Amino acid sequence: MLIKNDIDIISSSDFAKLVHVSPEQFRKDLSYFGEFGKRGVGYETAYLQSELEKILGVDQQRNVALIGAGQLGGALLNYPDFSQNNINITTAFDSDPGKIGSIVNGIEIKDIERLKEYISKSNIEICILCVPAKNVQRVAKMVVDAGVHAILNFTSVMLNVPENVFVSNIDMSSEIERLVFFLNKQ
Amino acid sequence: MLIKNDIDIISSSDFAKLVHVSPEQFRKDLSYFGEFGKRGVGYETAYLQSELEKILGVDQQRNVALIGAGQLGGALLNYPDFSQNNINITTAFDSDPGKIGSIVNGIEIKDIERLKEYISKSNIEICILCVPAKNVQRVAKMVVDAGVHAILNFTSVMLNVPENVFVSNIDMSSEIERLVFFLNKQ
DNA sequence: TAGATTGTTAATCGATTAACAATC
DNA sequence: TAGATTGTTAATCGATTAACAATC
Repeated sequence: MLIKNDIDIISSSDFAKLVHVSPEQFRKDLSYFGEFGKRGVGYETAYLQSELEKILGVDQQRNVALIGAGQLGGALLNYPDFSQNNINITTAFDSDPGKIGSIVNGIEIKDIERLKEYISKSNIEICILCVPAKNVQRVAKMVVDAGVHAILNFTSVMLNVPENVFVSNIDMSSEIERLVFFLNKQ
Repeated sequence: MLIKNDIDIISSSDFAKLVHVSPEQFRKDLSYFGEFGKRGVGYETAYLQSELEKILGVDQQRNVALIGAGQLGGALLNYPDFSQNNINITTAFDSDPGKIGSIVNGIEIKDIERLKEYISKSNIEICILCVPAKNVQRVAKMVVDAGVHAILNFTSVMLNVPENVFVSNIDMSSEIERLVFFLNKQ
């Protein structure tokens, strides 16, 4: 965003304000990975961006599979933010025979029973789980068995996976309930 | 889930295992709100649920407005998890004249310019922002001006709002990038 | 050189965990 | 009564912040 607005240099203090953290936090976090600023000057935005991309490993395209091609899953297949961030949903799976074979947002829905086969041949590292809560643990196991080590879980169920498998949870209902709690407290 | 499985009593230790926290954490968190267990016995699941619902304030239906009826927004209008959790999306807004007036998942899309009018007459407390990042700060201001104090923000932009307005952020791309980072580190 | 701002050490703060008395 | 488990105090741990020397 800064680069787009032709801001070449920014201080930790100005940057921190934009992302709602303290300047110390911003500098300390960076310090775990190296030195990216110039004392007395600030941070060169283009350089900082490219270094951060390297740290995160988001400088290369990543192939992702979607499991569960319901309404939410279908929307994610076409989510512009993903494509803008080197996130490429290349395959989608479902267990519903009515969905298998159909095309959603340009992607053919495949049979989840053939997960392992597709995962191994298509260099997929990450799976997004948009399946009903009651199926998610079973699906997580299938995904792990297929050799995937990173899962984005959209259910409120905490997954049991081996400890070398990373899970990010997005629980949209909980986020709303968090807001309800704060509204209520006031 | 426990109630559905006819588990009437559960210890902090068993409960904690299910939600992937320590038993001490579970007990300490509850202790901020009161005493909900029986020493030597454990927690009665039905009682615990009803008490937790009271604490969170999720025991009553909440009206929510969706702003931005794109693909993701459209999917949220029909998200079963919301309806199962007393979360009721009653109105949806967009600024696109092509969308205004159309029906998405049974809900008529209204003109965002008429936000204030609808919010005030329909007891809406929470807004979900599914608009493009470049518009989100402006939309957040409109929402706040309409008297809403709770926002669920689906963009990666940190919103500037008065401090009596609560914001929850869901940044799906960041969650994937988090996974990429951990994969990369290994 | 003077002013600004980083990177980092040390101090503080808050959150998690250990331990145990209370009690079912 | 003995065993189990809570609720809570005290100890520990880790994260945030303050402060400042290094340096642009």
